[in-house]
Amino acid sequence: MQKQLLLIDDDSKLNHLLTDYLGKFNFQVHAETHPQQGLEYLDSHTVDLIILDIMLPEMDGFEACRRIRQRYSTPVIMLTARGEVTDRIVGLEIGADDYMPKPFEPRELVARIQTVLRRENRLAATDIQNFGALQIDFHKHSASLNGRELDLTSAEFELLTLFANNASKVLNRDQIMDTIRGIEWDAFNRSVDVLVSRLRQKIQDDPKHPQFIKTIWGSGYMFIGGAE
Amino acid sequence: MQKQLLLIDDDSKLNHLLTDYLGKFNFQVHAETHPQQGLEYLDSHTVDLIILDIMLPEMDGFEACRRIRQRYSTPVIMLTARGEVTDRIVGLEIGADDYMPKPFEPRELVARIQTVLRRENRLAATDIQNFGALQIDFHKHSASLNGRELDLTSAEFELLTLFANNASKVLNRDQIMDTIRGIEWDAFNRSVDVLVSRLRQKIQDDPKHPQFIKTIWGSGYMFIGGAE
DNA sequence: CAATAATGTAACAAATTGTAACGAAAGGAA
DNA sequence: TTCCTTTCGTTACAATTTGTTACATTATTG
Repeated sequence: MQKQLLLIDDDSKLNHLLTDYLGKFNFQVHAETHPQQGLEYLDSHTVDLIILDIMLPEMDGFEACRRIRQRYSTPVIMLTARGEVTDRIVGLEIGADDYMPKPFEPRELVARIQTVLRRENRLAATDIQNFGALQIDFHKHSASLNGRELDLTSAEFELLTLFANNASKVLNRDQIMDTIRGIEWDAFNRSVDVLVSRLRQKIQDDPKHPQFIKTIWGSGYMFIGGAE
Repeated sequence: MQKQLLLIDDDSKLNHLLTDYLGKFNFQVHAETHPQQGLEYLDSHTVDLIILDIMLPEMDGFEACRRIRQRYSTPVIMLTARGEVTDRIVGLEIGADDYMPKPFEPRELVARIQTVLRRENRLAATDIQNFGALQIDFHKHSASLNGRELDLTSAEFELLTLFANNASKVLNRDQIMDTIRGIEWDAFNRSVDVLVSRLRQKIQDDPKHPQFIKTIWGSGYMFIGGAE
């Protein structure tokens, strides 16, 4: 299957060249010149690997990498100017999976992409969790019920992720709002309830006899799916 | 919610890098270079997972792991420069949950952390107690009578939990009110009595001939179900 | 035994949650 | 652009949960 790459670099000429070149190696490349647009693209597309230039306008590459990591585990290869980095430990410093000093031979970039994807393939197997009939694939950002893929919106998937990572813990509306939207919650706001209601319908969870999401009256919600 | 990690490694440069890197994956890392300080940190903080280097000054990693295990069930991932199979066996025998040979790809450490945390989540998912015909599943926040699931409200389940955790002890209305609602109780407030009454009806407990909840006249209530 | 205090619980009131329906905002396609 | 679709917040009202009250019942005291 063709791998989907997201290239974020402000040099649009280079973007074109790389898109063409990588296409010859059977990579499907989507290029953005602004990191913000790259982040938005991630919200609505499946991406297997991100190539990110450190020298970017608006937001620098480190910041972009951090924001990607907040929500996605997609691997990142950083492009850097030579001399900024010396040893391999740089991967730790920038939070990337690999780095590529500029200028580089395009063939070498291909080799690194393949290496990272191979590694990712190995790790991806651990990125799936089962809760009874419900399966969550964190890597693909998708979930399925009884093997049938669910059509969750990004907010619903984020909520499900939050729940799955905090099974058997009561989450109050403040915490949910803060994680999903990054904003404060006030007592009159019912959007969390509505979001939970929508997710429940999709995962076929009856609030009166919940298999997955239990309402804790006066406190919040709790995910009770025992992982298998 | 952010997971709390404790990193114990004498290489403070690596600690710093790893703290940053793991932070990008939404882990909150506290690093210590001395195992003794790590142990002290555990005494006063909630930690979800410990990353422990085998090559440590003062106390070696095995010894540190043993001491952690004496007092905590927090999962441990061991780091080591030695890659021998014997190390792996000893590490796991001593109670470590996983093992990471140095040098490692930081990404792989993240994957193992996630795997161990999920496994931990799973293990915690079985916390069931039986009291005669009454079975309480604390993690699912549900209870059943003769195998039939009870439709308890949040407050009723909390009350039942309080009782089950204090079997054969008299609980006065003050204590119950404080645990369930976190507020003071005054002598005219009958909500505890009403709550007990409602719970009794659901678990089919006749106040005149109680199997589960006995009224201690003038004092409070007492749960009398002998756990099996 | 009566008198009193404490408990049991039905019935109602208040608070909280569930969700359908509407509409604004954003994105995609023509 | 304009139109259509999707997503998500807001609102309104129904349903559920919990608190309060009233009165019946039970236990204790003398």
